[in-house]
Amino acid sequence: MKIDQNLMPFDFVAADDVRTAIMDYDYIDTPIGPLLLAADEYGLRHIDFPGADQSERIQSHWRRDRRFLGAAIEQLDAYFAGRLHDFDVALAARGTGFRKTVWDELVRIPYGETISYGELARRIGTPAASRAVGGANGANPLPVIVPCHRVIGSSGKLTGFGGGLPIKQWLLDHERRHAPQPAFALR
Amino acid sequence: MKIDQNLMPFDFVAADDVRTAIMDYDYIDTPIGPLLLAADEYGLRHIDFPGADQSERIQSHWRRDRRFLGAAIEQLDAYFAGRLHDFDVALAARGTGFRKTVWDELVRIPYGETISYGELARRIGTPAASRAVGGANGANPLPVIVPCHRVIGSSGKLTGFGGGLPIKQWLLDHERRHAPQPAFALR
DNA sequence: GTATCAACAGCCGAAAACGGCGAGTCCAGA
DNA sequence: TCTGGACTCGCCGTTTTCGGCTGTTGATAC
Repeated sequence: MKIDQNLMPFDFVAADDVRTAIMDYDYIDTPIGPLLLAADEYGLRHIDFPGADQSERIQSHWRRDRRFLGAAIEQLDAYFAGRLHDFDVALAARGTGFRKTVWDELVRIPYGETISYGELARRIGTPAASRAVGGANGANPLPVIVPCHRVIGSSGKLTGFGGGLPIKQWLLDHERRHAPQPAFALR
Repeated sequence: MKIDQNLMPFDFVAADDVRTAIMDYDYIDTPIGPLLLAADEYGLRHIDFPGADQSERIQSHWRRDRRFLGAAIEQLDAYFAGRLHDFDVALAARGTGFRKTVWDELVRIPYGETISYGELARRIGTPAASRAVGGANGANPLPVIVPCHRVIGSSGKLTGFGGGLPIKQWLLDHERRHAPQPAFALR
């Protein structure tokens, strides 16, 4: 699974002004509450927690349809059932170069494992940018599938999550429960 | 009775974030008031004075059960009845290396005897660390069983105790009353 | 427009503050 | 003379605080 680097040109257009030909969106129910998914022909664009984020980011020209959402919905269902560990969906996240580098590194963290913000900063070659990594994580438009929840403080404390810390905790517990081999190495 | 050194790895996890599979807790009544005990499969983790410490440290995932507490409760009852002098319970106290060294030395002080903070510092090989020993005593998670109450100021004055000085005085009086041979050597 | 600034889902090292001490001093009361 | 209380200072492990390093965004001031 790789973030499509061809989307770079989109970076030079303010997010609210982007007009793709067609954008599908719909809601799905999950154990952590409803999720709002949005995708176009290039791939998945948004995953939101409608409950937490009071401002519905649905734009007027989007259409409520699942044509571009099939694979994502199927795999998310399997993920929440504990059957699927690695997603294989076209991702079309919009963001700056640095953020894409961070998100690209996020999807390399194996299911059920966690690393620190500083460790991720080191992996992408900017060891002092742990704080910027936190910012990039906060801007992750595709939570759950791009697993920003697998990044925690170096002290082991969960330090933040768009959908709220309880959901981050739930996801980590869920992955620990269904991990191929229990990650007892840390305990 | 030895403090389990294998627990060292736990030191690198913030105490509040540690999640063991199962933690039992329950209260017992004693002449010095109720005690809160907590233990898991590794041994005793906490003994608290719920009255003095207004913040109940019970965590949500603990269960009120006595499965892991049997030996501790039995022996504490015998101790407070004056019948038991030496505990034989699995201890699983979490702390830094220095603190564990101190606690390990505490359990070597015989029933009914007292030493000074400086003397304990000398016994563990850091003669100038009497003050740090006081700190380690204050952080003792297993009072009564790990007998921090047997350490007093070099002047003979009781200088501090988590549950309050009157309880420290009570424990020392109690032990003097039931000591095998009255420790008149000190008087 | 452009510049500047603050605010963030962090981390690391250094420095300071903080105790369940103890030895030494000084001084008032027996 | 002795004893005990109040004070100072140095000691040590632990905890807290603080500054600086990042990329990005949104607010603010010209």
